[in-house]
Amino acid sequence: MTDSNRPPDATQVGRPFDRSRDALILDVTLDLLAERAYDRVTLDDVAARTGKAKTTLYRRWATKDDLVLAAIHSIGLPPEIEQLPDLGSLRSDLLAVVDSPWLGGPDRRLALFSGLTSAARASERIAGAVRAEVTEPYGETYRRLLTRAIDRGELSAEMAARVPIVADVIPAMSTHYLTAADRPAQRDFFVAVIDDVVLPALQVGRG
Amino acid sequence: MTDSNRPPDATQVGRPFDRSRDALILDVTLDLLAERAYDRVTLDDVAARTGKAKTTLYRRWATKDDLVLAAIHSIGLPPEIEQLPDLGSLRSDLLAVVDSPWLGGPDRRLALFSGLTSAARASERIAGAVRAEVTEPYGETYRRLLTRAIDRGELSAEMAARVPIVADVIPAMSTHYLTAADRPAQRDFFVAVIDDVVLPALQVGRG
DNA sequence: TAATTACGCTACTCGTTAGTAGCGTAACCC
DNA sequence: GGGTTACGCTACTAACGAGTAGCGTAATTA
Repeated sequence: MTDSNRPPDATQVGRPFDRSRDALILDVTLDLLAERAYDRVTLDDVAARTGKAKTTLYRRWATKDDLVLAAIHSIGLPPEIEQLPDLGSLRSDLLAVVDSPWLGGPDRRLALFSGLTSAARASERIAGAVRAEVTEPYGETYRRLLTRAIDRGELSAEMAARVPIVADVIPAMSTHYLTAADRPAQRDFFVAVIDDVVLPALQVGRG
Repeated sequence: MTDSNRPPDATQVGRPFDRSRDALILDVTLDLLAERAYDRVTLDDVAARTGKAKTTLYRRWATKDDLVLAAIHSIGLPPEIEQLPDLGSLRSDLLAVVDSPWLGGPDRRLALFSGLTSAARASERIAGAVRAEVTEPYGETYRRLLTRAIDRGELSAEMAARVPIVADVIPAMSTHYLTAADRPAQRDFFVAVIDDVVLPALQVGRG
């Protein structure tokens, strides 16, 4: 199970298991993963920053991997995947996703992706969870925006074949920038990716 | 210094310091970094796989970081940056770089990039070396190919402004694929990136 | 041969981190 | 109140990994 150790007991007696603490712990775990690589995030760190005892963490999750898996699971889908922004043009829709506050906005989102990537290298279970619960849904958001632009005639139907690969350009360039430069990408970088790569790649033969 | 501890002594006496061992050790270090994240590569691993004693490693490099820095330094420039392939079209030139045997060919090159990225998160010195000696020169190779295509009239001169960002698409998509999928990218993926993203992005208004 | 230095080996120190044990106290049910 | 369970705390174990010490041996120069 990705989730907690101890399912809430129906015939409760004694001090109740305080589930409301979980959210704070998982948030702090993600914060730390946004700051440092997986191997440099210790459970002592998590305990210190949450103000909880390390034993309290282990009462909820059996291992560090389980804690991180639960944290990943707590992320949830990007809001845009449920309610795709419709601002009238593909360009503004893409920018809306770029500017989305999902996972704390562009900067923290990127830093977190980086931390999750390092976690993925440490465990096959985590790698699977990151792909299924973060990378995939985020890519899906872009794919849907592109497909919808075709549906409403903003793009030629011939571009449908390119959608899967072009949709990955923004996430790919974001993380690449993190490696290639020594600072998080600014907004004008994303604007350039959209205006100089994504949109042109979908408009050949139109002008 | 990025390089070895002990400079070869001019007034040599006694058993000579065998510099020829360095290359093997650095190669094995890169091999291991292509397999696992930085924190999971131990000097005991390096010693075991090289067949050398751990003390022999420490006689050459003072710390693990120094060893990895030397390994990075040993990589050298991609051959294409010195002698850019000229196969008549931008498309074939790009594919030549994709297929280049630099760093052991596409698969190992990608795996190594991934390991170097993890190493970069562990130390600011390593991060700088990776950027300066690997990421930057590799990006530069693509930038030159694109610029040359403009120079020879294959692309419109108006595309010059896009060169820096479009040149990063191939490296970015490569590493992204490594995260998004659970296997290294196949050649047809790179072909698709070139045909569906890079070239179209540089040909708007031409058709 | 003697002197000198590199190498490989075994065994260590020391710091760090995952995970655990035990206890006093807090919060809940009856 | 009494019973029961969660929490926080301190302290621990066990493993692992960077880096070191010491010794016997190999390779070289004089």
